[in-house]
Amino acid sequence: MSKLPKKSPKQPPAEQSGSDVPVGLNQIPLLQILSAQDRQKVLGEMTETRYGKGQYIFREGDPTEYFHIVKEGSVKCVKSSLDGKECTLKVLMPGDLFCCDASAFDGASHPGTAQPMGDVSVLRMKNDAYFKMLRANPDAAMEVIRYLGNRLNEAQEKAKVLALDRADQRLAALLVNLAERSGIKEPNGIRVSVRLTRQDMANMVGVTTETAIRIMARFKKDRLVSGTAARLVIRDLLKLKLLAST
Amino acid sequence: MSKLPKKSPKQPPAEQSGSDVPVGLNQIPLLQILSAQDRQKVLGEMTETRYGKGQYIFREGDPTEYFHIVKEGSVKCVKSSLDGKECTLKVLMPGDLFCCDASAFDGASHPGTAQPMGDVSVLRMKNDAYFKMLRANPDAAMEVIRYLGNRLNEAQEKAKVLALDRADQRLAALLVNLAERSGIKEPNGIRVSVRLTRQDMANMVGVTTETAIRIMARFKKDRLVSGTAARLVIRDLLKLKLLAST
DNA sequence: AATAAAACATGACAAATGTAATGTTTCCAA
DNA sequence: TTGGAAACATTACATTTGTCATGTTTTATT
Repeated sequence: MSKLPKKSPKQPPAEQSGSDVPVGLNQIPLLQILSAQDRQKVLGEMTETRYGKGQYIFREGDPTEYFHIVKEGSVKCVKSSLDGKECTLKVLMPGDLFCCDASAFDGASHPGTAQPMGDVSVLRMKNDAYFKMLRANPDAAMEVIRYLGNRLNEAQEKAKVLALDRADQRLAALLVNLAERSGIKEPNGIRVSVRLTRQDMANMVGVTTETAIRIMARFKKDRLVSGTAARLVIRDLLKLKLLAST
Repeated sequence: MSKLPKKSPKQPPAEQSGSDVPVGLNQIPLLQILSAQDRQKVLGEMTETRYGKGQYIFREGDPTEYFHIVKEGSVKCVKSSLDGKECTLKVLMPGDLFCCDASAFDGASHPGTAQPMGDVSVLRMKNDAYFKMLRANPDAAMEVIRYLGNRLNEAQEKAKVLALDRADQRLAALLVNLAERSGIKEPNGIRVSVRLTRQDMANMVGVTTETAIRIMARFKKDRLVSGTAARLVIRDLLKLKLLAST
């Protein structure tokens, strides 16, 4: 969910820092791999930050100083073209790493913007501490290699879909993906737990908002989906899958 | 060049295996990083193979057993959709690594096809030897992380371009890229040293062959390029750059 | 509850790109 | 050198998607 557990209007200081293990950290494979001792050390070097609507974690072009991990909530990676059009490359979920990549080397700058979708909590760590940790832990380095490899395959698959498929197929593929990655079973379908407007979807599949709206209207008519934004439900995953690959 | 140095019709056994260092190996960053000793060991575990027109290095869906490095020539990475359309994701050049990624883990299969563009020479090494090498050499592991990170950024940039730009802009961007990555200065422009048909270009930017032909015809009329396939020349890099980002 | 802002929706029209059919040129191998 | 394949080319037309304009509904905020 993009909403964190209810709490009084002003947020209390971030949880953690008690003597017991902070909630949520066991969803982070990279940390699980480390020995208890190394993990403690790494956690000591990491800072937790919360972000809300309208904020940025970093922006395209900013210098890259930190390595990041999503702890709670969802984060979107966005790139924009000179004429203001935007495209969302990836929705990061808890456990996802970002800036674990080349943009973190030799004083480069961020190739895209990272912004929270709803309230999120992010762990971060200085680049040099991160590299030091990787050099000292072959297992962690291998995990990062595997993770980056997966991201690369994913990105290439995305490029393929953008290059070869029609707008409705791309949108169907997106919905299938969301259902599988963040879906919650409900009596009448699978609810997507990330708040996603038609505009968001449009940015994710490279079409205009109007086109996304029209296609979603068709999907709704055909009883493949229902609801909007905060309450989007996938009603016929199979048919969507079929459509995505037709 | 995609043509290797002239030789008699039947190819003689691959060069190397003399006592002196094989030609071309100093173009491979990953090997340069290793100590002379480790490099020798790694080279001992690698096999050199040559491929020619019409062959495949591996195909989409094949099990991944080897890690690869391009030594000479160019290799293209291709994915295809169910209905036979193809898209070329990346042209690998000497020094480029492939299957250094997630597809190499836990008995996965290749997410795409690798095929030679003209004659190429490829080094390869069993996956487990590769992983062992990475674990033993933090510098090599860091180099692979940096390399994968670059590939990831590149792939995301490609997705962005596919999502937001028009066909002519994408084609212009491709030509600029080729000129910069494999261009050879000539009196009247920059010759692209990889043989590239209109069909190849179409596959790289996600359009039909006819569209690629039409756009290239326009570019030719406007004196931005000249020639075809084996003799493609970029005549006005600046204007192409401008077009790509307009 | 009132109000403003964001999201959703729809229609008319324009532009970009694909499809199909067909012909010419270039390249390569017998 | 020559015949056949691949590459290049062009036309007419169909389809997809974008653009613009406008209006309604939903959501969030005071």
